[in-house]
Amino acid sequence: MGKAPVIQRPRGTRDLLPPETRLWQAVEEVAREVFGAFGAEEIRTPIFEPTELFVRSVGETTDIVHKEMYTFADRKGRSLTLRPEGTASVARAWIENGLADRSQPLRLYYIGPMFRYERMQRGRFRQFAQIGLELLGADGPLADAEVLAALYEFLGRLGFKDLEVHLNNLGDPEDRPRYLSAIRDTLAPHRQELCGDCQRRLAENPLRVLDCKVPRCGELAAAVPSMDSVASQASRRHVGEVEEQLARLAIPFRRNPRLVRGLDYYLRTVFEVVSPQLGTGTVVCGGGRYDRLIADLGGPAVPGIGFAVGEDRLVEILPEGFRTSVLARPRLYVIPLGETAVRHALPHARAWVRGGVSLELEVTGRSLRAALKRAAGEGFAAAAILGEEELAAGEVTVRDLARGEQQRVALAALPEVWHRHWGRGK
RNA sequence: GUGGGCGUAGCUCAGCUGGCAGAGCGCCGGACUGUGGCUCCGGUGGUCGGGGGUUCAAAUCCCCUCGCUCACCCCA
Repeated sequence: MGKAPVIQRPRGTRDLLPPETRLWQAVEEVAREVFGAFGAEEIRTPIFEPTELFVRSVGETTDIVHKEMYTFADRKGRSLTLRPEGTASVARAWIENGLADRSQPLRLYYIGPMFRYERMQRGRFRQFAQIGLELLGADGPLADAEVLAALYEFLGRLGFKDLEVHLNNLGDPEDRPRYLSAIRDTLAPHRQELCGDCQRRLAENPLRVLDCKVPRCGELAAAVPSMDSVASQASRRHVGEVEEQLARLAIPFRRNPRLVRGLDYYLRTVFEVVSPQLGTGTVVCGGGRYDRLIADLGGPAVPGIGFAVGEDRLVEILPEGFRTSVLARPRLYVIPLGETAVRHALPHARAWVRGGVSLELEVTGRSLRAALKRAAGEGFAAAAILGEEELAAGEVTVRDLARGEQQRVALAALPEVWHRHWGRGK
């Protein structure tokens, strides 16, 4: 290290390095495929928005807006904020671009970084990526079920088996005051027994008492009537039908009456996906219905439902099968020996690449011994040895690095041989 | 925002009753002029997170600071 101090990345951010980036690419590829097959198309919105957007959509009293936003003034003094989540931007874009005038409904997905100023922790970062799916313009339970089916399909394609889907009915906005007072009425007599935070929450945001992790608070909260029992008939029927649809699809889920989400715009159906591998309360995916959001932002009354998957967390708990299928993708190491071979190696290599071979060319001029050592160490499936001898015969030696067997094949036949031995599905 | 743990080589760490900065792994090369994974040998690599103090002498003791990490909180 010299005199100059080493510049470090900002806290809560990270450098994703190969080969892990391959996992990210693969996960995103599956998302595009699955969501695309559900009729969704990608939307890309700005990474920063007017601060006002998040204050009005996510909610002024939420922790996100309260203390977790990256807010700054631009050169003209306008208050901007790095997006802490994606749905608000989708709603804004919907209004701004007049998407209500397109044929309804519209299914949109997005993939990209979000920002929240929080203390770092396992699976929690200040810059993190979300993969989100939204279905706008349909208010029935079938839409909810379809979105959940897309989510389930996505997670299934990644090989997940032990994830739990939790679901709840948050009722309609009109039910909210009635429910909040029910919580207060039930818990007020036991105020002293609640933890400090919950005593505060009881006054400011009673819903949050319900998912407190302090054991005693949980016991007391158990006495609170479920939201569902106070909720409107319509919302109960709605969520009930969603559950029926899920059951019909054999999608396992659990009704969790204490599931509350941290964003104010949700109503009726809300859900989370949690993994036993992550700490309690660390969700892999969260979502719900937000029929009033767009209207509240000054747009038309367009209902919507969607979810966001935490990509960082997803990659962290990626099933072994999917992980290895991505990381073990076979590659060929091309080793030219001698001046003539070095001169002719590149054209051959390019031709093989055009033939669909995934390869890397030895460009440092190491000895054959050293080159093979590297190829084996880096997990290459095979080595193509291109020496004077082979070249003179119009051939190349293909060595299977796992078996230790090799054969000479015609230069032009290499792609065909490659695909036969190491093609997909082998 | 609250509370704990930890900073020594690219990685995992040892060294901590102050006394020349080490090991294993990795990486590069050689033994083996065109055949890897084993073995052996060699090489590469650190102002011990940074600053200050005590001392003849500090990775080690003291103070400050920066960073990482885990839990709470909250969420993806």
